[in-house]
Amino acid sequence: MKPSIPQGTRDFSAAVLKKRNFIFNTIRRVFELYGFEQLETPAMENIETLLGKYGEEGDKLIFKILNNGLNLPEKHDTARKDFEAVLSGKTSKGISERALRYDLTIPFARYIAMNHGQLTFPFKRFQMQPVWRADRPQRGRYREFYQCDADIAGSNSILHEIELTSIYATVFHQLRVPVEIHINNRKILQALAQQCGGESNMINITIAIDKLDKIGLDKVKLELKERGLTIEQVEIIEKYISIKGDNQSIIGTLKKLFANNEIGMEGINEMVEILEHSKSSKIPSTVVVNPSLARGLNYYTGTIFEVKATGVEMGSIGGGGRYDDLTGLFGVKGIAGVGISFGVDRIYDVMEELAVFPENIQAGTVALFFNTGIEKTHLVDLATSLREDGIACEIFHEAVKFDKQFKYAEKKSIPFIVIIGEEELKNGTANIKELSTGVQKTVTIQELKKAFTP
RNA sequence: GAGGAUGUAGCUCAGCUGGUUAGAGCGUCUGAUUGUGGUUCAGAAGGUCGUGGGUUCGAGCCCCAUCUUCCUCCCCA
Repeated sequence: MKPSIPQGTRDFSAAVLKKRNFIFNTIRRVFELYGFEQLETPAMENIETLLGKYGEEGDKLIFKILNNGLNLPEKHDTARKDFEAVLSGKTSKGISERALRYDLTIPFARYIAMNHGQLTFPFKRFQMQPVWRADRPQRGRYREFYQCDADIAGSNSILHEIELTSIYATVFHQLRVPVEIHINNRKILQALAQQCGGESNMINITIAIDKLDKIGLDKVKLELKERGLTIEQVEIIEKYISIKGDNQSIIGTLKKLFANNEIGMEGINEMVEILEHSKSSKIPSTVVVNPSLARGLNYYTGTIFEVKATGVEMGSIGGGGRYDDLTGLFGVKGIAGVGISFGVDRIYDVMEELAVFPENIQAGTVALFFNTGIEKTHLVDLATSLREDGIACEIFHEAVKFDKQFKYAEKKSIPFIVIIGEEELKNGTANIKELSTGVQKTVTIQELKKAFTP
């Protein structure tokens, strides 16, 4: 058998992990600075927790786990019946009662719904775990990938939107990735739907206009017509998504369009507040008001976010928004939430393309002790003593010619090598050579540590 | 889920209308060089041509199926 891994999954080598961890650590540090606490949930959820939460297409993309024990003779009859249901496109608990998590927001909502009695609100949690989607893999699209989410549950305050915007700005500033943070507000889209035949058209409208950037105005109009909107309604939407200009002029136009619509004005005012704070913030950021931003997930009810890297062809590298009643799906009413998500795998690809990973994160072993054939104890003791001071070092495993030992150090990008032979042992000295410069110096064993602690 | 491209040595790729024993560069290993690497030189190892069928006297090349990776649609991080 030829070893392989499932389509759309990857192994991560040490070099890749160092860079990935740099991203994870940056995000984690910022989350913690804003008071978020970490949560982990199981890779699998009960299937009914996930089904029906991600729109019409979403259910198809959920990885289902086959139940165990279907082969038991006493279960054959029900298993056959259940499988018939699967063949006709339904899901059946008799065949599958668990599935891999599709995102981190729904498991979070499930957690809140289960534990709301014990939690202190507003509850701020962050979560960094893999999610799985049965999508067709492409560049920047995997079947297993990590999300890093920060959400606040149990508060309607716009303060959270302001802080989440600032988290996005801080993280991408620290990662040196230039981004645009696109914002919009579902309340404005709701108002738009009210003017176009009622809120029952909301989903049709959001799905279509969300594609504006990708397929262009004409195709969006076509799709709207196909989704059953009248020509008059499509005209209203065209007017809406054609709004152009800087943030201020867009806001101005929106205010005129929805002057008589209470919910619309509410959404606009929320956006204005977020914009004002980001403008006055010390953290540099580019926040863009984008009326055609809609996001496919239909549980959003207020502010919506999407982050795009500038200068790189890549889908969104982050997204999120406010949902007034997420836990309502799990029978707990009245808990509002708002959150954002970072797509680590895409951020990685973007950073690789922009070559913005810092040099020093590659650092591993600092010093390699050459094996000159002297009694091992001397080297083991020395290495232990260096490690006590936090200096990563290795001892070459066999006394072979230096050529090999040098090449090992080079391959692993170890900056220093230490040579202690019989002669040095007698004198209590060590030769330290810096490989990048070729400079070699002799120090006493006692001074060895200092050479690696600048 | 629909459509399209791709796969040859560890890596990047050649390989003619189907014709003897499948090539190069880089890397690896050995030696020049048994305590001083990166350069140079000499030599060697390394391939069920993604996998499984088929057509043919003969297949890396043609046909079918399947898997991988990539692209478009859909959707998204």
